[in-house]
Amino acid sequence: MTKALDKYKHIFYNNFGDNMKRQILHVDVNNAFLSWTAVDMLKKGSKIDIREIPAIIGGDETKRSGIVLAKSMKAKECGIRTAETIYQARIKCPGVKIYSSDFKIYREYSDKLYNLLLEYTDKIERFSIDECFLDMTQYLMKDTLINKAKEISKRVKEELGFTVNIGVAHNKLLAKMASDFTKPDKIHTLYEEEIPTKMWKLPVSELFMLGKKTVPKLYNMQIRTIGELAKADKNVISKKFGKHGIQMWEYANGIDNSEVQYKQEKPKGVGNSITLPQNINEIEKLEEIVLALTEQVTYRLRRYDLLATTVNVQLRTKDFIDSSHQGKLQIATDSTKEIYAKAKELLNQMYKKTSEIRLIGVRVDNLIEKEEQQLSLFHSQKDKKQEKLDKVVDELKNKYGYNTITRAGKLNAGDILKLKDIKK
DNA sequence: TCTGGGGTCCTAGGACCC
DNA sequence: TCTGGGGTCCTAGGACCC
Repeated sequence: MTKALDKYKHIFYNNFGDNMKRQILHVDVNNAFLSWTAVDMLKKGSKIDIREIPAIIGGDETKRSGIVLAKSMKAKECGIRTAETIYQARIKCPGVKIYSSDFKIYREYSDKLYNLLLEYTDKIERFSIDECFLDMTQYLMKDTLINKAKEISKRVKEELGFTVNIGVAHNKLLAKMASDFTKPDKIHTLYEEEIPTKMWKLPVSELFMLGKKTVPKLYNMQIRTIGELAKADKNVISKKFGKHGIQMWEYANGIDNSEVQYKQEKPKGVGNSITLPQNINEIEKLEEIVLALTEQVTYRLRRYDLLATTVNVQLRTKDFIDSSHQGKLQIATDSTKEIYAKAKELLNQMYKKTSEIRLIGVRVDNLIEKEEQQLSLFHSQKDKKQEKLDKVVDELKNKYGYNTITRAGKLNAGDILKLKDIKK
Protein backbone atom coordinates (compact mmCIF):
# COMPACT_ATOMS: atom_id res chain seq x y z
CA MET A 1 0.00 0.00 0.00
CA THR A 2 1.47 3.30 -1.01
CA LYS A 3 1.90 6.28 1.26
CA ALA A 4 -0.38 8.35 -0.96
CA LEU A 5 -3.23 5.94 -0.51
CA ASP A 6 -2.58 5.71 3.20
CA LYS A 7 -3.17 9.44 3.37
CA TYR A 8 -6.79 9.12 2.28
CA LYS A 9 -7.50 5.99 4.25
CA HIS A 10 -9.08 7.85 7.15
CA ILE A 11 -11.61 9.48 4.87
CA PHE A 12 -12.50 6.10 3.47
CA TYR A 13 -12.97 4.55 6.88
CA ASN A 14 -14.79 7.48 8.40
CA ASN A 15 -17.44 7.32 5.71
CA PHE A 16 -18.49 3.90 6.87
CA GLY A 17 -20.30 2.94 10.02
CA ASP A 18 -18.50 1.85 13.11
CA ASN A 19 -18.45 -1.76 11.96
CA MET A 20 -16.31 -0.89 8.95
CA LYS A 21 -13.47 0.46 11.06
CA ARG A 22 -10.37 -1.64 11.04
CA GLN A 23 -10.27 -4.33 13.68
CA ILE A 24 -6.77 -4.70 15.05
CA LEU A 25 -5.35 -7.01 17.68
CA HIS A 26 -1.92 -6.65 19.23
CA VAL A 27 -0.67 -9.86 20.81
CA ASP A 28 2.24 -9.45 23.22
CA VAL A 29 3.89 -12.37 25.03
CA ASN A 30 4.23 -11.73 28.78
CA ASN A 31 7.89 -11.73 29.83
CA ALA A 32 8.67 -13.56 26.62
CA PHE A 33 12.23 -14.73 27.13
CA LEU A 34 11.62 -15.73 30.72
CA SER A 35 8.28 -17.45 30.01
CA TRP A 36 9.66 -19.36 27.06
CA THR A 37 12.70 -20.45 29.07
CA ALA A 38 10.34 -21.56 31.85
CA VAL A 39 8.14 -23.58 29.49
CA ASP A 40 11.17 -25.18 27.90
CA MET A 41 12.65 -26.11 31.28
CA LEU A 42 9.36 -27.63 32.43
CA LYS A 43 9.15 -29.63 29.23
CA LYS A 44 12.61 -30.99 29.92
CA GLY A 45 11.56 -32.16 33.37
CA SER A 46 12.44 -29.18 35.56
CA LYS A 47 10.69 -29.21 38.92
CA ILE A 48 10.61 -25.44 39.24
CA ASP A 49 8.74 -22.87 37.21
CA ILE A 50 11.04 -19.87 37.06
CA ARG A 51 8.01 -17.63 36.51
CA GLU A 52 7.07 -18.27 40.15
CA ILE A 53 10.39 -17.22 41.71
CA PRO A 54 12.62 -14.13 41.50
CA ALA A 55 14.44 -14.91 38.26
CA ILE A 56 15.94 -13.14 35.29
CA ILE A 57 17.24 -13.94 31.85
CA GLY A 58 20.59 -12.27 31.48
CA GLY A 59 23.64 -12.03 29.31
CA ASP A 60 27.04 -13.34 30.32
CA GLU A 61 28.98 -11.13 32.70
CA THR A 62 32.27 -12.83 31.92
CA LYS A 63 31.76 -11.74 28.33
CA ARG A 64 30.88 -8.25 29.50
CA SER A 65 27.31 -8.51 28.34
CA GLY A 66 25.77 -8.77 31.75
CA ILE A 67 22.43 -7.08 31.35
CA VAL A 68 18.89 -8.12 32.22
CA LEU A 69 16.91 -9.24 29.16
CA ALA A 70 13.76 -10.37 30.97
CA LYS A 71 12.47 -10.71 34.52
CA SER A 72 9.82 -12.62 36.44
CA MET A 73 7.04 -10.79 38.32
CA LYS A 74 8.82 -11.54 41.63
CA ALA A 75 12.05 -10.08 40.25
CA LYS A 76 10.11 -7.03 39.11
CA GLU A 77 8.71 -6.60 42.61
CA CYS A 78 12.31 -6.30 43.86
CA GLY A 79 12.70 -3.33 41.52
CA ILE A 80 14.76 -5.09 38.85
CA ARG A 81 14.38 -3.44 35.46
CA THR A 82 15.06 -4.68 31.95
CA ALA A 83 18.41 -3.59 30.46
CA GLU A 84 20.06 -2.79 33.77
CA THR A 85 23.17 -4.71 34.77
CA ILE A 86 22.98 -8.09 36.41
CA TYR A 87 25.30 -6.60 39.01
CA GLN A 88 22.62 -4.07 39.95
CA ALA A 89 19.91 -6.72 39.83
CA ARG A 90 21.81 -8.82 42.33
CA ILE A 91 22.14 -5.88 44.70
CA LYS A 92 18.38 -5.28 44.55
CA CYS A 93 17.54 -8.94 44.96
CA PRO A 94 20.42 -11.05 46.32
CA GLY A 95 18.68 -14.39 45.86
CA VAL A 96 17.69 -13.81 42.23
CA LYS A 97 18.20 -16.78 39.90
CA ILE A 98 19.91 -16.02 36.62
CA TYR A 99 19.40 -17.97 33.40
CA SER A 100 21.08 -17.44 30.07
CA SER A 101 19.23 -16.63 26.87
CA ASP A 102 18.76 -19.04 23.98
CA PHE A 103 17.48 -17.42 20.82
CA LYS A 104 16.99 -20.72 19.07
CA ILE A 105 14.36 -21.64 21.62
CA TYR A 106 12.78 -18.19 21.41
CA ARG A 107 12.47 -18.46 17.65
CA GLU A 108 10.78 -21.83 18.07
CA TYR A 109 8.15 -20.52 20.45
CA SER A 110 7.66 -17.37 18.40
CA ASP A 111 6.91 -19.57 15.38
CA LYS A 112 4.48 -21.68 17.39
CA LEU A 113 2.56 -18.57 18.38
CA TYR A 114 2.57 -17.27 14.81
CA ASN A 115 1.23 -20.56 13.46
CA LEU A 116 -1.59 -20.53 15.98
CA LEU A 117 -2.49 -16.95 15.08
CA LEU A 118 -2.53 -17.87 11.39
CA GLU A 119 -5.70 -19.83 12.11
CA TYR A 120 -7.45 -16.49 12.71
CA THR A 121 -6.08 -14.37 9.88
CA ASP A 122 -3.21 -14.37 7.45
CA LYS A 123 -2.84 -10.62 7.87
CA ILE A 124 -0.25 -10.81 10.61
CA GLU A 125 2.68 -8.49 11.10
CA ARG A 126 5.47 -9.96 13.18
CA PHE A 127 6.48 -6.75 14.88
CA SER A 128 9.22 -8.43 16.91
CA ILE A 129 10.06 -11.91 18.15
CA ASP A 130 7.31 -11.67 20.79
CA GLU A 131 4.74 -9.29 19.32
CA CYS A 132 2.25 -9.52 16.47
CA PHE A 133 -0.37 -7.25 14.95
CA LEU A 134 -3.43 -8.93 13.46
CA ASP A 135 -5.75 -7.22 10.99
CA MET A 136 -9.10 -8.90 11.53
CA THR A 137 -11.18 -6.34 9.62
CA GLN A 138 -12.33 -8.55 6.81
CA TYR A 139 -13.05 -11.47 9.09
CA LEU A 140 -15.38 -10.11 11.68
CA MET A 141 -17.44 -7.34 13.17
CA LYS A 142 -16.61 -5.45 16.32
CA ASP A 143 -18.82 -7.41 18.68
CA THR A 144 -17.02 -10.66 18.07
CA LEU A 145 -13.48 -9.29 18.15
CA ILE A 146 -13.26 -9.49 21.93
CA ASN A 147 -14.47 -13.06 21.81
CA LYS A 148 -11.75 -13.92 19.32
CA ALA A 149 -9.18 -12.29 21.58
CA LYS A 150 -10.44 -14.37 24.49
CA GLU A 151 -10.26 -17.52 22.44
CA ILE A 152 -6.69 -16.77 21.30
CA SER A 153 -5.59 -16.01 24.82
CA LYS A 154 -7.09 -19.24 26.15
CA ARG A 155 -5.67 -21.39 23.40
CA VAL A 156 -2.15 -19.96 23.70
CA LYS A 157 -2.19 -20.66 27.41
CA GLU A 158 -3.54 -24.20 27.08
CA GLU A 159 -1.75 -25.31 23.94
CA LEU A 160 1.56 -23.47 24.22
CA GLY A 161 1.91 -23.03 27.96
CA PHE A 162 2.53 -19.29 28.23
CA THR A 163 0.36 -16.20 28.54
CA VAL A 164 -0.15 -13.17 26.34
CA ASN A 165 -1.63 -9.71 26.65
CA ILE A 166 -3.94 -8.69 23.84
CA GLY A 167 -4.83 -5.14 22.85
CA VAL A 168 -8.08 -4.61 20.94
CA ALA A 169 -8.55 -1.40 18.96
CA HIS A 170 -9.22 0.22 15.58
CA ASN A 171 -5.60 0.98 14.78
CA LYS A 172 -2.17 -0.41 15.54
CA LEU A 173 -1.06 2.33 17.91
CA LEU A 174 -4.12 2.01 20.14
CA ALA A 175 -3.93 -1.79 20.09
CA LYS A 176 -0.31 -1.63 21.15
CA MET A 177 -0.98 0.87 23.91
CA ALA A 178 -3.86 -1.33 25.12
CA SER A 179 -1.84 -4.52 25.32
CA ASP A 180 0.58 -2.69 27.60
CA PHE A 181 -1.98 -1.62 30.25
CA THR A 182 -1.97 -4.23 33.02
CA LYS A 183 -0.23 -7.57 32.85
CA PRO A 184 -0.06 -10.51 32.65
CA ASP A 185 -2.69 -12.57 30.84
CA LYS A 186 -5.04 -9.65 30.16
CA ILE A 187 -7.18 -8.37 27.31
CA HIS A 188 -7.77 -4.62 27.05
CA THR A 189 -9.76 -2.56 24.59
CA LEU A 190 -8.86 0.97 23.58
CA TYR A 191 -11.56 2.35 21.33
CA GLU A 192 -11.60 6.02 20.42
CA GLU A 193 -14.15 6.92 23.07
CA GLU A 194 -11.96 5.28 25.73
CA ILE A 195 -8.88 7.35 24.95
CA PRO A 196 -9.55 10.08 27.55
CA THR A 197 -10.22 7.70 30.41
CA LYS A 198 -7.74 4.94 29.61
CA MET A 199 -4.81 6.63 27.87
CA TRP A 200 -4.71 10.34 28.62
CA LYS A 201 -4.12 9.92 32.34
CA LEU A 202 -0.90 7.96 31.71
CA PRO A 203 2.51 9.62 32.03
CA VAL A 204 3.76 10.83 28.68
CA SER A 205 6.72 8.44 28.93
CA GLU A 206 4.29 5.56 28.37
CA LEU A 207 3.48 6.71 24.85
CA PHE A 208 4.96 4.58 22.10
CA MET A 209 8.04 6.22 20.54
CA LEU A 210 8.64 8.60 23.42
CA GLY A 211 12.03 7.76 24.87
CA LYS A 212 14.28 9.07 27.56
CA LYS A 213 15.62 12.00 25.52
CA THR A 214 12.25 13.47 24.60
CA VAL A 215 10.38 13.03 27.87
CA PRO A 216 12.49 15.56 29.87
CA LYS A 217 11.97 18.14 27.12
CA LEU A 218 8.22 17.69 27.38
CA TYR A 219 8.42 17.98 31.16
CA ASN A 220 10.10 21.34 30.71
CA MET A 221 7.09 22.38 28.67
CA GLN A 222 4.79 21.34 31.53
CA ILE A 223 3.62 18.33 29.56
CA ARG A 224 3.52 15.36 31.88
CA THR A 225 0.64 13.16 30.73
CA ILE A 226 -0.38 11.81 27.34
CA GLY A 227 -3.55 13.91 27.68
CA GLU A 228 -1.55 17.08 28.13
CA LEU A 229 0.42 16.27 24.99
CA ALA A 230 -2.80 15.53 23.11
CA LYS A 231 -4.26 18.90 24.07
CA ALA A 232 -1.05 20.83 23.41
CA ASP A 233 -0.80 23.03 20.31
CA LYS A 234 0.21 20.79 17.43
CA ASN A 235 2.16 23.62 15.80
CA VAL A 236 4.23 24.27 18.90
CA ILE A 237 5.10 20.59 19.22
CA SER A 238 5.86 20.27 15.54
CA LYS A 239 8.13 23.33 15.60
CA LYS A 240 10.12 22.00 18.52
CA PHE A 241 10.36 18.33 17.50
CA GLY A 242 9.87 18.36 13.72
CA LYS A 243 8.47 15.25 12.12
CA HIS A 244 8.81 13.32 15.33
CA GLY A 245 6.70 16.01 17.02
CA ILE A 246 3.83 15.60 14.60
CA GLN A 247 3.92 11.87 15.11
CA MET A 248 3.92 12.08 18.91
CA TRP A 249 1.05 14.55 18.90
CA GLU A 250 -0.99 12.30 16.62
CA TYR A 251 -0.17 9.25 18.74
CA ALA A 252 -1.28 11.11 21.87
CA ASN A 253 -4.60 11.71 20.10
CA GLY A 254 -4.87 8.09 19.06
CA ILE A 255 -4.31 8.83 15.38
CA ASP A 256 -2.49 6.17 13.36
CA ASN A 257 -3.35 5.18 9.80
CA SER A 258 -0.50 2.75 9.24
CA GLU A 259 -1.27 -0.65 7.81
CA VAL A 260 -0.57 -4.06 9.25
CA GLN A 261 2.48 -5.11 7.22
CA TYR A 262 1.59 -8.73 6.81
CA LYS A 263 3.74 -9.42 3.80
CA GLN A 264 7.14 -10.78 4.70
CA GLU A 265 9.51 -7.97 3.98
CA LYS A 266 13.18 -8.31 3.41
CA PRO A 267 15.45 -6.39 5.77
CA LYS A 268 16.74 -2.94 4.83
CA GLY A 269 20.11 -3.69 6.38
CA VAL A 270 21.99 -6.58 7.92
CA GLY A 271 24.55 -6.18 10.67
CA ASN A 272 26.42 -8.01 13.36
CA SER A 273 28.37 -6.57 16.24
CA ILE A 274 30.14 -7.86 19.30
CA THR A 275 31.25 -6.56 22.64
CA LEU A 276 34.75 -7.94 23.00
CA PRO A 277 35.68 -9.99 26.06
CA GLN A 278 38.54 -7.54 26.58
CA ASN A 279 39.25 -4.16 25.11
CA ILE A 280 41.52 -4.34 22.07
CA ASN A 281 43.94 -1.73 20.78
CA GLU A 282 45.76 -3.63 18.05
CA ILE A 283 44.60 -2.98 14.54
CA GLU A 284 45.56 -6.47 13.33
CA LYS A 285 43.29 -8.10 15.87
CA LEU A 286 40.50 -5.69 15.07
CA GLU A 287 40.85 -6.56 11.40
CA GLU A 288 40.52 -10.26 12.18
CA ILE A 289 37.31 -9.63 14.07
CA VAL A 290 35.99 -7.44 11.28
CA LEU A 291 36.64 -10.34 8.90
CA ALA A 292 34.76 -12.78 11.11
CA LEU A 293 31.85 -10.33 11.46
CA THR A 294 31.84 -9.73 7.70
CA GLU A 295 31.54 -13.46 7.13
CA GLN A 296 28.50 -13.57 9.37
CA VAL A 297 26.92 -10.59 7.68
CA THR A 298 27.50 -11.77 4.11
CA TYR A 299 26.31 -15.26 5.00
CA ARG A 300 23.00 -13.81 6.14
CA LEU A 301 22.91 -11.46 3.16
CA ARG A 302 23.25 -14.36 0.73
CA ARG A 303 20.50 -16.27 2.49
CA TYR A 304 18.18 -13.35 1.80
CA ASP A 305 19.30 -13.25 -1.85
CA LEU A 306 20.27 -9.63 -1.40
CA LEU A 307 23.23 -7.54 -2.46
CA ALA A 308 24.68 -4.65 -0.49
CA THR A 309 25.58 -1.18 -1.72
CA THR A 310 27.01 0.38 1.43
CA VAL A 311 29.21 -0.99 4.17
CA ASN A 312 29.31 0.41 7.69
CA VAL A 313 31.82 -0.21 10.48
CA GLN A 314 30.99 0.77 14.03
CA LEU A 315 33.38 1.14 16.97
CA ARG A 316 32.75 1.71 20.65
CA THR A 317 35.63 2.72 22.87
CA LYS A 318 36.10 1.65 26.47
CA ASP A 319 34.52 4.99 27.47
CA PHE A 320 31.38 4.21 25.47
CA ILE A 321 32.15 6.69 22.73
CA ASP A 322 30.49 5.41 19.57
CA SER A 323 31.59 6.20 16.06
CA SER A 324 30.90 4.78 12.65
CA HIS A 325 32.05 5.15 9.09
CA GLN A 326 30.31 4.05 5.96
CA GLY A 327 31.25 3.81 2.33
CA LYS A 328 29.66 3.01 -0.97
CA LEU A 329 30.59 0.03 -3.08
CA GLN A 330 31.09 0.49 -6.81
CA ILE A 331 28.89 -2.48 -7.54
CA ALA A 332 26.32 -4.11 -5.28
CA THR A 333 27.70 -7.37 -3.97
CA ASP A 334 27.31 -10.19 -1.46
CA SER A 335 30.94 -11.25 -1.67
CA THR A 336 32.77 -11.70 1.61
CA LYS A 337 36.01 -10.64 0.01
CA GLU A 338 34.73 -7.37 -1.45
CA ILE A 339 32.75 -6.35 1.58
CA TYR A 340 35.66 -7.18 3.85
CA ALA A 341 37.99 -5.07 1.71
CA LYS A 342 35.71 -2.06 2.19
CA ALA A 343 35.16 -2.77 5.88
CA LYS A 344 38.88 -3.01 6.47
CA GLU A 345 39.42 0.28 4.67
CA LEU A 346 36.76 1.97 6.82
CA LEU A 347 38.21 0.50 10.01
CA ASN A 348 41.65 1.83 9.19
CA GLN A 349 40.19 5.22 8.30
CA MET A 350 38.57 5.68 11.66
CA TYR A 351 40.81 3.78 14.04
CA LYS A 352 42.99 5.95 16.26
CA LYS A 353 46.13 4.22 17.40
CA THR A 354 45.58 4.59 21.10
CA SER A 355 41.88 3.80 21.29
CA GLU A 356 40.83 0.89 23.44
CA ILE A 357 37.98 -0.72 21.53
CA ARG A 358 35.15 -2.36 23.41
CA LEU A 359 32.73 -3.14 20.57
CA ILE A 360 32.99 -3.60 16.83
CA GLY A 361 30.19 -3.92 14.34
CA VAL A 362 29.87 -4.49 10.62
CA ARG A 363 26.64 -3.82 8.76
CA VAL A 364 25.51 -3.45 5.19
CA ASP A 365 22.72 -1.19 3.94
CA ASN A 366 21.00 -0.06 0.76
CA LEU A 367 20.25 -3.63 -0.17
CA ILE A 368 18.91 -4.68 -3.55
CA GLU A 369 17.49 -7.93 -4.85
CA LYS A 370 20.03 -10.21 -6.41
CA GLU A 371 17.93 -10.54 -9.56
CA GLU A 372 18.13 -6.79 -10.03
CA GLN A 373 21.88 -6.95 -10.26
CA GLN A 374 22.90 -5.23 -13.42
CA LEU A 375 25.05 -7.12 -15.81
CA SER A 376 28.34 -5.42 -15.61
CA LEU A 377 31.64 -5.53 -17.35
CA PHE A 378 33.18 -5.46 -13.94
CA HIS A 379 31.55 -8.76 -13.07
CA SER A 380 34.55 -10.73 -14.21
CA GLN A 381 35.52 -14.36 -14.23
CA LYS A 382 37.50 -13.75 -11.08
CA ASP A 383 34.38 -12.50 -9.30
CA LYS A 384 32.50 -15.56 -10.41
CA LYS A 385 35.17 -17.76 -8.93
CA GLN A 386 34.87 -15.96 -5.60
CA GLU A 387 31.10 -16.27 -5.80
CA LYS A 388 31.38 -20.02 -6.19
CA LEU A 389 33.65 -20.25 -3.19
CA ASP A 390 31.20 -18.29 -1.03
CA LYS A 391 28.39 -20.53 -2.21
CA VAL A 392 30.22 -23.75 -1.35
CA VAL A 393 31.07 -22.42 2.10
CA ASP A 394 27.42 -21.42 2.67
CA GLU A 395 26.18 -24.85 1.71
CA LEU A 396 28.53 -26.48 4.17
CA LYS A 397 27.43 -24.05 6.85
CA ASN A 398 23.76 -24.77 6.14
CA LYS A 399 24.40 -28.48 6.31
CA TYR A 400 26.74 -28.78 9.25
CA GLY A 401 26.06 -25.63 11.26
CA TYR A 402 27.47 -22.16 11.09
CA ASN A 403 30.71 -22.71 12.95
CA THR A 404 31.99 -25.68 10.95
CA ILE A 405 33.92 -23.61 8.54
CA THR A 406 36.57 -21.29 9.83
CA ARG A 407 38.95 -19.34 7.77
CA ALA A 408 42.61 -20.01 8.41
CA GLY A 409 44.40 -17.24 10.25
CA LYS A 410 41.50 -15.92 12.25
CA LEU A 411 41.48 -18.33 15.11
CA ASN A 412 41.24 -15.68 17.78
CA ALA A 413 38.40 -13.85 16.13
CA GLY A 414 36.63 -17.08 15.34
CA ASP A 415 36.88 -18.22 18.94
CA ILE A 416 35.34 -14.98 20.12
CA LEU A 417 32.50 -15.15 17.66
CA LYS A 418 31.84 -18.83 18.28
CA LEU A 419 30.41 -17.78 21.60
CA LYS A 420 27.69 -15.79 19.94
CA ASP A 421 24.26 -16.73 18.66
CA ILE A 422 24.22 -16.76 14.92
CA LYS A 423 20.99 -15.44 13.52
CA LYS A 424 19.30 -17.79 11.13
C1' DT B 1 31.92 -8.47 37.49
C1' DC B 2 28.94 -1.74 35.01
C1' DT B 3 26.61 -0.56 30.77
C1' DG B 4 23.74 -6.38 24.50
C1' DG B 5 22.60 -6.83 19.87
C1' DG B 6 19.35 -6.60 16.32
C1' DG B 7 17.01 -3.19 13.72
C1' DT B 8 14.41 1.47 11.44
C1' DC B 9 13.98 6.18 10.61
C1' DC B 10 15.34 11.02 10.83
C1' DT B 11 18.40 15.13 10.69
C1' DA B 12 22.21 18.22 9.90
C1' DG B 13 25.84 19.46 7.21
C1' DG B 14 29.06 19.08 3.27
C1' DA B 15 29.87 18.31 -1.72
C1' DC B 16 28.38 19.11 -6.01
C1' DC B 17 25.43 20.61 -9.89
C1' DC B 18 22.76 24.06 -12.38
C1' DT C 1 36.33 41.41 -5.62
C1' DC C 2 31.07 39.51 -4.59
C1' DT C 3 29.53 35.49 -2.17
C1' DG C 4 22.22 33.08 -4.38
C1' DG C 5 19.60 29.36 -3.82
C1' DG C 6 17.24 25.04 -5.17
C1' DG C 7 17.99 20.22 -5.54
C1' DT C 8 20.24 15.73 -4.79
C1' DC C 9 23.38 12.59 -2.88
C1' DC C 10 26.19 11.15 0.75
C1' DT C 11 27.84 10.55 5.56
C1' DA C 12 27.90 10.65 10.76
C1' DG C 13 25.33 10.61 14.52
C1' DG C 14 21.21 10.26 17.28
C1' DA C 15 16.60 8.59 18.93
C1' DC C 16 13.79 4.99 19.39
C1' DC C 17 12.01 0.17 19.38
C1' DC C 18 12.17 -4.90 21.27
